Parts: sequence; structure tokens; C-alpha cells
Amino acid sequence: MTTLLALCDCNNFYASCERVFNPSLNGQPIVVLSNNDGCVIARSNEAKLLGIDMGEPFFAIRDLVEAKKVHAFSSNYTLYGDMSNRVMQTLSQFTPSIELYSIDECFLDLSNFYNKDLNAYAWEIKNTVLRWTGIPVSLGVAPTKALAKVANKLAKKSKKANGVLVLQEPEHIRKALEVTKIEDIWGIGGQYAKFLKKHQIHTAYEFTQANDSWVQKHMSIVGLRLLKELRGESCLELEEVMPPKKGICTSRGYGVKQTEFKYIQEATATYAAKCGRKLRKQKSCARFLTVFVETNRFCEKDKQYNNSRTIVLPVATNSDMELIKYADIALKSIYKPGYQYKKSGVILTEILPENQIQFDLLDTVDRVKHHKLMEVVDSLSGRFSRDIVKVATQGYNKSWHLRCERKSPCYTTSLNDIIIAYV
DNA sequence: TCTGGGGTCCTAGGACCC
DNA sequence: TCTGGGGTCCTAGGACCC
Repeated sequence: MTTLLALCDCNNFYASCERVFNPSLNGQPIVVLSNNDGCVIARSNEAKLLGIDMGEPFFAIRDLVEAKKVHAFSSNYTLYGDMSNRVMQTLSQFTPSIELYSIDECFLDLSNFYNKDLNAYAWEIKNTVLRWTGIPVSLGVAPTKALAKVANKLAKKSKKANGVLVLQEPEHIRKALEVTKIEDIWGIGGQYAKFLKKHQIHTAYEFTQANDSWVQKHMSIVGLRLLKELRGESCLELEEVMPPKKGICTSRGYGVKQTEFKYIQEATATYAAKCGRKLRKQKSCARFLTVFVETNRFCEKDKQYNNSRTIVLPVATNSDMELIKYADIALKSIYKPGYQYKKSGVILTEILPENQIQFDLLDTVDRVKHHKLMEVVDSLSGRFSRDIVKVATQGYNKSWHLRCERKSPCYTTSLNDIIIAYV
């Protein structure tokens, strides 16, 4: 059977989320900022038209923002996560097989609708999502994932398509590839685009005419798969079940630079606990824990120092208390006084399912107790949708916390500011 | 001019994505 | 003053073994 996939993605997702609960923002330029209000990570169409680029530092466009009355928001991931769930729920009504690809993108298997009017069906999907969630989406339909991506991009770009494009006929596919620039292909980043242009390959169509072994030699098996996908041969399966993560990382720049160990310690402990929660959510444990610290690389006059330390845990764990304990040991081994620290982070690797951990006969940790405690912590945090229970090392200090002065309310989730400390 | 060879495992680094 | 934070996969090359 011929396969047909749709790629559905939310238009300017974070900006659209801000709009859903504040309709007066419709038609107004909006940007959403990264953590610490650092740079632009989402823009409404109006903001794009003002020439605001993705990833631009906020301070560099502050004048423009004021002059043009651009609404700037700190990122509100609780809100975006919740809105994402609503969109995905809605999409899953239209086909039994979907792959959640990212917070704002989803592949839908439409092979069963081969004989239907796919254009009409795609429009029905688009209209329903808008009606039920308030989020505008675009759909590209084609025989492979890479082609669906191409279709989606054109669906957004073309006035005629207006957000929905079905690429089924070979001549339509060919035309779409001819107007797609090489750097706009999913899987071709800056390096490969430069390389391919050097070899006179400027469009997706020209890429499909390239030699298989030449592509594999220079772009690895990944490039070869992409080549075949663009020719219509499916190489990337729909992944309906999200595989457990193989690495988990929590890191953030501090609101202001820190020199004192104590505050870096609190921040790092907090990141370790966040990692623990992510681990438990996917019912895994980790055996390797890495802590890193960084000074501000943009600040040339500051003395620079970056370092990291990895610790092999005696027994794989997902307990906050243990993760914090080892993160602290690692941090102490790399912290050096006299530097202006800007960022630290915790990375967990060698991740395995909770029920496959190897116990150690000399283990002194009461794992049953830890497990029960974590269950309670998670259920409380789940109910109040934030970290209301913490290990004392995480501290009460706020000096290292993120700057987020422009955050919208968490419209869809409740907020309760209760802090309970345990040791 | 010649310097064994083949297999496996691990890691660092590079490419990409949203 | 102010410059994000997560992830994925693949390959080359070194270490080590027989």
C-alpha cells in the first residue's frame, strides 16, 4: 500500500499560545524570549516582517521592540506544554497512527485515506485544531517524511496553499523540489548546504539527482536516507511510541553571574533534582552523572573557565537525594574560586529501565525508602505542577534564578506557592 | 624498500533537529 | 548591563586483544 504522511505543525507556536488567552494580541507583533529573556525563540508573522530574526539577542532589538510596540514574552513552558497536549489530542482524532515529533509538530499516517479527497481532509484537520484549541496549524501531505516536510514548508509559504498542501502526483513533487532551496531541506544544515552549493547543488531537485555513493561518502548514511526519502522512497518510519531518552540534561544560565560556591551549589542541586524527575517520568535510572560549569564566554574581559566532571554511580539511581549528593561531589571537584560563573548543568547518561538495575551487595542506600519518598514528591509536584517539595541543598535563595520579567500567567494550570523542605 | 592484520569497543567530535 | 536549552545519530580514530 502506498504510504501517505502528513506533517502538521503549529504556526509560530509559542507566539500563538500567548495569543489564545489574550486575543487583543491578534494582529500585533509578538516575540517570545529564551530563558533569562536572552534571545528571540519565537516570532509572530508581524514580528518577522519587522525583520526580527530567530535567535537574535533581545538587548540588540530592544529599541525596535519599543518603537514598534512589539509584545515580548518570557517563555512559559508550562503553558506551551499544556497547549501542545491539547493540539496532539485533537490530531489523534483523525488517525490512529501519529508520531509526536516535537512540542509543535506531529506526523500523521494518512495511508488509509488514500482514496479520499486528501486536500479536504487536511483542511478539516486544520480547521478543527483551530476551533478546538485556538492554535493555527499548517499541513503538508506526501509519501515520505522528508517530502511531507517539503510540502509543509510550501504550504506555509504559498498564498494559494494557505496552510495546506498535498503532494501526491510525481509532477507536483518534482515542481515542489525544484522550488525548494537546498538549505530549506529538513536535515541539511549550514555545513551541508555550503558543501552542496560548492558542488553546484542548489535545490532539492538537484540534490535528488546526485549520486548515491557520493552522498553517502560526504554526508553519511543519514544523508543517503534523506536523498532516498526525497525521491519518494520511505526510509524513516513513523515512530508511534516515543523511545526513552538516552541522555537527560538540565542546565541554565543564571540570572546574574555568580562567584560564591553556595549559590552555584544550590542551582546545580536544583538541576540535578529536575533531571531526577525527568528520569522517573520515563521510569529509568542513570549510572553516569556529569556536572559542568561555565563562565560567560561573551564577556571577553572576564577570566574564562569551563570544566566538567563525570561520576560513575555505584548503583544506577533516579533518587533526587542521590543525584544531588553526587552532583555536589562533582561540582566541588571542579569549582574554583575567583571566577564569574554564568551557567552550570547536570547531564545523566547510561540510562536504563528502572527494573533492570544491577544491585550492589555492599549498597548502603535504603532504595525502597528513597523510592517511596520520590513517589510522594512527584505526586505533589504533579498536582501543583511545580517543584513545591525540595531537598534542602536546593536552597531558598533566588539570586541565581532565571530572569523572566515578561511571563504571561499560567492560564491552563493552577499555581500554589507552597514550599516544603526535606533532608 | 620494507615495518602484520583483523576484530571490537569506546570516545570525542561533528553534523543535524526543534 | 543583557547572547537558550534541550535532544538525536553517525563516524573516525585510538586502545586493546589475539
